[in-house]
Amino acid sequence: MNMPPRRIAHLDMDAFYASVELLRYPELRGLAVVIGGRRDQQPAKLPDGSRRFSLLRDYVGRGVITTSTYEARALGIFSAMGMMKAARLAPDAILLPVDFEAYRHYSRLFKAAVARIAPKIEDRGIDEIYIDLSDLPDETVILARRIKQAVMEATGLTCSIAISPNKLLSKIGSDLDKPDGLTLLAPADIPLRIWPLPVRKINGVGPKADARLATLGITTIAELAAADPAVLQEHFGRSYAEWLHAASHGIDDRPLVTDSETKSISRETTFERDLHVRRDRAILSEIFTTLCMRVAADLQRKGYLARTIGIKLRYEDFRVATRDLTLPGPTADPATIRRAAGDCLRRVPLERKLRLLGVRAGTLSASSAPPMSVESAQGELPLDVPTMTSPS
DNA sequence: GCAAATGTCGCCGTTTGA
DNA sequence: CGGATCAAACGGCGACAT
Repeated sequence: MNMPPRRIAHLDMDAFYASVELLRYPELRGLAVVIGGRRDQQPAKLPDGSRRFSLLRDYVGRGVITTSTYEARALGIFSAMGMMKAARLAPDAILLPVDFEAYRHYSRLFKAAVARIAPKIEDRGIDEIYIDLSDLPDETVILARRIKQAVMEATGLTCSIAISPNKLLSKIGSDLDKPDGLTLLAPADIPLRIWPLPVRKINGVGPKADARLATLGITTIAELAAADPAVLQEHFGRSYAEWLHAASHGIDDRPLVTDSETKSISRETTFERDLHVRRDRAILSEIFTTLCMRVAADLQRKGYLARTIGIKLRYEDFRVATRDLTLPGPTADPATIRRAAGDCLRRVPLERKLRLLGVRAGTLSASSAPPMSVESAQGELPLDVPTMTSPS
C-alpha cells in the first residue's frame, strides 16, 4: 500500500527569550534589546515607577548575546556574538540578563497549548517543537492557524510554523517567513524554495561541514544536490555523504521522537579571567568543587544516579579537553563525584591557563529514592576534599 | 583583546572477554 | 596454546544544536 505523505510541522517561537522579556517590559517594544551577559544586573525600579535599564555600552567583561529583538538584529547583533563586540555595534541597545525560569514557564505554556490540538510532539529544546499532524482530520492550513492562535492565546507570543512531509524541510521552512510565519512546503517546491539556500540552512550542516563543502565549490543546496556522490563520499565518508545527498533532495524519513530520556547532566562555568592551575589553585579548586556539588544536586533533584563522571576544560586558546571515568557503581554523591572528577583532572595537561571548567555526569539510571526537593538536595562534602594537582 | 551553557550524537581507537 | 576475530564497553573528542 502506498502511504500518503506525512504532515510534519516545525514550530519555532519568534525571538523567544526577547519576546518573553517584552511581555514583562512592554515599554521596550520597538527598541533594540539584547538578552545575555552575566546574570547580575536586573533593571532597577525608580521612585517614579519607571525602570532604569542597563545599556549594552556599559557592559564590562565576558559573555555572549543569547538572543535579541529583531530591531537589534537589524543592527547586526546575533546570538553567540561576544558582548563587547555587540556593544561596539549597538551601544544604545537595552541589555537584560537571561531568566530561564521565565522562559521555561512560557515554554510549558506554549507546548501544552499545542498538545491540546495535536498531541504527537517532539521536543526540540525550550523554544521549538516538531508536530505530527498526519492523523488529524482537518486541513493543514486550518490546523496551522489554529495552533498559532492557541500559542498566542496561551502566551501572548507569536511563532513561525512550516509544514512539509518531513522534519528536515519543515525545519528549513519555519525560518523562511519569520516572524509570525506560516509556510507550506511540498516536494515540488524544493527547486525554487530550497535549492537556492546556502547549505548551512540544512539542520546538521554546521560551520565545519560548511567550510569543507565550500572548498569543493559547494555553497548552495542546489550545488549539493548536483554534486557527484562519489566526490562527497571521498570527503565526508559514506554515512555523512549519503545523508548530505538525501538532505539536498529534501528526503528525510526520521520519525518524531516523542519521548526521550536524559543522557547526561552537566555544569560548566567560564571564569571572569583566565586562571592558572598553580597560581590560582585555591580559586579553581573551589569552583571545581562547587560544580561537582551542583551536578550532584541536579542528579538528586531529578532522581538520577550516574555511573560516568567527566570533566571539560577550555584553555585560553579556546581548545577543549575532556576526560571521563566510569565508576564501579552509580552515584549522586558530591564527594564521590568530586573524587572522580579530580581523577579525570589529573589526566589532562594543565600547562596553559584555563577559561572554563565543567563537570558532567552520564550513563544515568533512575535512583530508587524519589527526586529530592530543592532544599534537601544540597550535599555535604567531607573535610578532606582532594585538591587539584598537576599531572605527575 | 574577543568567543555561554547545556545537551546529543557519531566516529574512532583501545581494551576486554569470549 | 597461539593466533585470528568479533562484539561490547569505554574513553576521547569533534561536530552540531538551541
